[in-house]
Amino acid sequence: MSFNEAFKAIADPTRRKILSLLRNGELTAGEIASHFDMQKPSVSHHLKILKQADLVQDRREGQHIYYSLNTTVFQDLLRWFYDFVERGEKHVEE
Amino acid sequence: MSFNEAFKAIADPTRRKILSLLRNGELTAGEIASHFDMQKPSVSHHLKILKQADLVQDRREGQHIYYSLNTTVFQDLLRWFYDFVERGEKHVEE
DNA sequence: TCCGTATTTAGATAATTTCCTAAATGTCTA
DNA sequence: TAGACATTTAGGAAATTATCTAAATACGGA
Repeated sequence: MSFNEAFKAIADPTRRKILSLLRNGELTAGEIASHFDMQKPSVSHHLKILKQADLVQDRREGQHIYYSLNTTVFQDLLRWFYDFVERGEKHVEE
Repeated sequence: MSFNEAFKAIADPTRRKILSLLRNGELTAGEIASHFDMQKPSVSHHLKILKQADLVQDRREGQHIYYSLNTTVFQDLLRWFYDFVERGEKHVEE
């Protein structure tokens, strides 16, 4: 179920850029928003979708909320693609 | 450019199921459609999106059109995920 | 050429998604 | 507690997407 949410989350270029930004370490919502020509509520919405898909985690520190990658779901997705490239046998869909 | 199209194509569960079906070898449009509770034009539409994203190829043989996987784009996508899991250094976004 | 089968294209509708502005919430400091 | 800052929630408009039915195209065989 969360598999589908993750694929949908990654389908959006803004959200993929957010994920890429987070590869260098955690960032606050405001820092993330500063990289986009978009209002903060819109970025916040994208962050919510990434969080629901378990692709990122958040933690509050004072007024700031820090976002960071949760790589465990990436591993599941990685395997999905791997099964296509490695023309192996048994493949289970979601 | 096609990178974004591929992610969008894969975001849909019907299309992911089509891709999974094709892992066992090429199938005609009709054979693919028979696996879904959906009219054939709808499946045809999904196939078109997969083709535009270069995830599948098609070839006509008489009245039938055979679809098969094109794994080269899968390799690009695989690398994208790999770069997240392997907490490496330089990462280039699209 | 006419018919049947396979598939796609066209056009419409309903659902979903993205983005905006305005308002609310949470936290710190004075 | 009041004010400022960081962030999210709410509500709505515009764009995109998924699906349907009907019609068109492509091919093979009589």
